Amino acid sequence: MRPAPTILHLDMDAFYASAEQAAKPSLRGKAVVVGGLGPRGVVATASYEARVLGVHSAMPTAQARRLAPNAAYLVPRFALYRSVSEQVMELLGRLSPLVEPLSLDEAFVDLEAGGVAEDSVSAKVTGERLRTAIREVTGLSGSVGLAGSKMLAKIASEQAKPDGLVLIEPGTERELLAPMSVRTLPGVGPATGDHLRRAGMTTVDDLAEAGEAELVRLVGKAHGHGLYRMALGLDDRPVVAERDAKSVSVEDTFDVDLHDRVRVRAEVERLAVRCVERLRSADRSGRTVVLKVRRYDFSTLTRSETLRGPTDDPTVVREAAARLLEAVDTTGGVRLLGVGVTGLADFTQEDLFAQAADARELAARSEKPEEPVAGEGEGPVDEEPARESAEQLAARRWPAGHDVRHTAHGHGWVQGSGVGRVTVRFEEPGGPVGRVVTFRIDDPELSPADPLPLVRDPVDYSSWPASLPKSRSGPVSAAGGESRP
DNA sequence: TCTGGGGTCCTGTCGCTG
DNA sequence: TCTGCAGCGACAGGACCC
Repeated sequence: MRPAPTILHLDMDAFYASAEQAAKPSLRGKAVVVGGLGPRGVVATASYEARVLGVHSAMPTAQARRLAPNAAYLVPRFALYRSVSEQVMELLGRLSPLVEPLSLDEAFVDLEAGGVAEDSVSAKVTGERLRTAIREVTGLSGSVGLAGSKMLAKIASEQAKPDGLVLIEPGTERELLAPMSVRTLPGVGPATGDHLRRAGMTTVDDLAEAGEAELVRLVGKAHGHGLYRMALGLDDRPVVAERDAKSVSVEDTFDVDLHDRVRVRAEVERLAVRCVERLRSADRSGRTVVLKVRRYDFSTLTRSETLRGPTDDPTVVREAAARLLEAVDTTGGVRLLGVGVTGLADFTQEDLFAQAADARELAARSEKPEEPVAGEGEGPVDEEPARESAEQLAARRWPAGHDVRHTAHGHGWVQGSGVGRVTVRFEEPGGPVGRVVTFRIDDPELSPADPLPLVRDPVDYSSWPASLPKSRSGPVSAAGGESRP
């Protein structure tokens, strides 16, 4: 066990929804739901105002609409979230060379490697300064957990939410964990949780009492061993800065189940080409092609084929995926298709004929729109792709929540679209609530725009933390326990 | 009620090989 | 030559995470 709480876990609060609220002044303090808006969409993130109404991540959007009919429903804008995430990761990188991003909104930082935490007091000062820096640079809040291990730092940040900091003093771990639910531990999801509950174990203390042999018997060797150690508060996994991806995959859920075998085959080929595009943009190649099929009844199966060597050839991947599909019964309907490549290797030069053929292949085959669209009828093409309603056309052209610019009214965002009209609210991050104007969807003065920065005039953090920037907020105090504004 | 998309890791089974 | 066995890679499925 580490002598000082030198692992920091940062978790941005309701990240996507908060970014949208910061970008759109009229949504501040309102219920905001970001996710898939089609008939089979699910919630990616709900603002805290929406959570009060019972909306949460992974909930079907249709259910969220019943719970929160007046919330703003927006499709995710990953370009915006990625740019904010880069700002946050840049700040973390200033604290330590060892930063392990887990997703766009979460990361571990090894403060010891950065020499910014000798003890609990200095760790807490660093954590609070980081929170201030994040708020000033991005306009968003993040919660910080500090502890001697990754597991405990993550549990601490969960307790700190929203907009707080919690430090778990080394030596207090077991006592703190004992009464907690087994579901608190990373790796214990619904299935394992149920399994343990049936065996009479509901708290972390129950796991510690049961002993390693019993846990291994119940959930298997690797999981049982890990679970027992975690129940004792032991976790020596290091913070790992660089992680190579091990697989690349793309998948689509269809608004309406596919029944036509020809159509299924065409979709598989299209996904294979998209997958190779992603593979190539990462300068990788792969050896095993995986086909994923989710049927009408939600049963999911995978079929894979390992090639003689790694490839990034779209023809090879497409043909392998097509072969795999031949072995799958799709009568009854297909809800989702996916194509992936694993067994990744660094890009290897293949023969020039193949390269030239590939270029033609990619150009010819990948013509599907990438951006999700808002409103009804959204999502991957359904059974009749040729017939697109005016609603669908409007939604695809003007996705809900996306930025636009009007030659006379300036910058705004799409509030909704349909029946040949698009409604735009003209406002900017940090500004006052804007007014709403409706246009024809083909208004020549209206065009899509890039997101604006969430903070117009950010404090300069280029020499942080060596010297503190001229901050808009007051000095940071190291005193006290958990802080929660 | 009706369940996304992108991943990682683990386990059990099966066939091949030495 | 036959048999048993261990080790290993491929494959399929499941659980989990954000």
